[in-house]
Amino acid sequence: MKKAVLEHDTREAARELLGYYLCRETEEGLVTGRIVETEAYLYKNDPACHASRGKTRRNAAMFGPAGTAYVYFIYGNYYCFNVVTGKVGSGEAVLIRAVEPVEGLGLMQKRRGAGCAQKNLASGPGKLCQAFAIDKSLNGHDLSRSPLYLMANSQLPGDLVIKATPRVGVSSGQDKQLRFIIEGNKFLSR
DNA sequence: GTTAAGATCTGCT
DNA sequence: GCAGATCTTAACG
Repeated sequence: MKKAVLEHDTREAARELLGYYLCRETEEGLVTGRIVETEAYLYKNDPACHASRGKTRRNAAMFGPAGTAYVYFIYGNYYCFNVVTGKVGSGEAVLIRAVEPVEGLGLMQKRRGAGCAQKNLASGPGKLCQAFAIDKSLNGHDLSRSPLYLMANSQLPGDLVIKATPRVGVSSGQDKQLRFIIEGNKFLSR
């Protein structure tokens, strides 16, 4: 994980993280996935960002050092997983919205429900957290270490097309192109 | 102490 | 395609 990229610019980081592997170790085994969809949340001029109204108990992890996890609970049922970016205290992060399942498909299926189609295992923020068993105990975790870490992928295909679109599910700041996807990938949330 | 809203998903039509 | 579930968090009194 190149920490310098994460610290430098949140938008750059969101694009850089596409294609990275997300790895999760538990007693049950290892699951990994390739990141195919991200969203940037900025501190400045971004009302959709949790940190836009200052530091609170929930978003404290967002103000930590780049490369740590920010996990929060939403809609009574689901977790969302972010990678903190920017310098300490900047309050920016990248939301991981979807991954392409790579290893541990059986374990993901067990967590998401037997018979769950592969393309539905982690194609959304809430689904991803279920498949990877991510909960608030990982809030603030250092993502360069076990049991949850990021890994650069040196074998990306050369014809990869990265596209920016408006963000999904936010009620404000929709004019901004801060969602990044691997175009044409089958495992996007939409 | 009380209330309204939310970076979503699933099931049913 | 659309409405409901569900509960934590934060703002307000």
